[in-house]
Amino acid sequence: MEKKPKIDQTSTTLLLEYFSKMMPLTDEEKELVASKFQPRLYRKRQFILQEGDVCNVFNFVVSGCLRMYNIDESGTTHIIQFAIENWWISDKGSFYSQKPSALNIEAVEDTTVLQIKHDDLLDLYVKAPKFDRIFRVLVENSLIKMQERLLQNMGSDARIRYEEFLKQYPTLANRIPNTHIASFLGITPEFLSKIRNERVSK
Amino acid sequence: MEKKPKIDQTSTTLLLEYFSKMMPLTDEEKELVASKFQPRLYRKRQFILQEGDVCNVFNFVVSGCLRMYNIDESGTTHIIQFAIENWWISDKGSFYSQKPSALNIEAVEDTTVLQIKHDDLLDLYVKAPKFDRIFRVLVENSLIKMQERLLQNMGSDARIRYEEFLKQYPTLANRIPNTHIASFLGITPEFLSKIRNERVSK
DNA sequence: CGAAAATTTGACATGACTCAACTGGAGTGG
DNA sequence: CCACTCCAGTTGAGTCATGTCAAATTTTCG
Repeated sequence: MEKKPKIDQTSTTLLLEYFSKMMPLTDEEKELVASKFQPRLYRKRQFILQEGDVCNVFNFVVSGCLRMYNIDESGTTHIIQFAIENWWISDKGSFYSQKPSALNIEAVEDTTVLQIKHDDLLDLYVKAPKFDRIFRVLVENSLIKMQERLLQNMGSDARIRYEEFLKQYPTLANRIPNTHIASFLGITPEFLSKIRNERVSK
Repeated sequence: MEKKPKIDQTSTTLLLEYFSKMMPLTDEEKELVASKFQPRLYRKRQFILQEGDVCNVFNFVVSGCLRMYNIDESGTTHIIQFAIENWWISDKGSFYSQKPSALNIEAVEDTTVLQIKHDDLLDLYVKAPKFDRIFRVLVENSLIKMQERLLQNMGSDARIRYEEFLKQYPTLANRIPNTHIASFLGITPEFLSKIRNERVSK
């Protein structure tokens, strides 16, 4: 019999702090946030979103780790993004168009998220336009990161990309299987293994 | 003696239409936009932004074509984005942090842009919060495209990427040198030439 | 403990790069 | 308007980074 996972009902505090750092919130805004975001726990290997489904929620990771990926025609998995504590993850394309997603979001560890539904987010934007600004800034930052990633991928060979990954996500490397790192870097697990091997002997 | 380039003073109309399609504007907002965006013409090969400078303006392309790229340690050029009519281009990282950029933005053809300065954009956000929303949506769309691009780059080989490029930018392919297409696709011009050769004979 | 998942290793295949040489067209100055 | 340069594109030979496949080994976790 499985244990029923306990969800920390105070997790909203983390999100409120997160928002407040970006821009002070009034009490009403805080209540609005608290009322619209729902905590939810996913077990390792559980899916938050599956290919073919519409992405109905925005996820804010309270604890744990998620990966968002697609599977190409030849069956290879490509990880677009990891999300750990204090990161956002969702397929924005599917979310805003409300069309089926080509992406999967899956728990790499047991993970607690705060979720807001599509309609609730739109409503939040209307009731508190401040969130237009907050989310504008969030998305800008994601875009900047994504651009850097694209350049890394085009400009450096696999060894360097791996080194960069270790620098940028020092904590992650020990928490997740190398297979995932490989499919984030855009190489095969076998090749990553060979790279790691070289490193050790040096 | 060079001809003095003429700038279409009515180009703002295009931008106002563009905004209005996303979200209706009041007359005051329209005036605000008209007062803050300045038209400017760049000649082919002229730089809008150079590596090492701070990106001080947001650019909206009225006509022509720009490319944004970086040059990696080994001297190879990587094009992040083209911008043609009705597209936005700027190094958001540098723009918002006001730190020197690692990117270049250069005119591929004679190009007219509408520019808004950093402080003016912040002021616009304050005076008309509607633009927080408009730019949130714009950036979301850029992010979605950038994600697709990353996946393309990781998932498909050069031939397929080239076919996709032709589908996605049918007009561009005839307007710009193949060298640029190659450095957008992340391959060498020589290899692109070989791919194109194969296509013809089929 | 046992099954499933992750990692490693090696032989071989291949997509894409490098370099160098050549061609043709476009722009520029005399 | 010609001559010249420069830039873009092509071609080929050789090389290198990374992929494929299959098998053996190790780790993880129920």
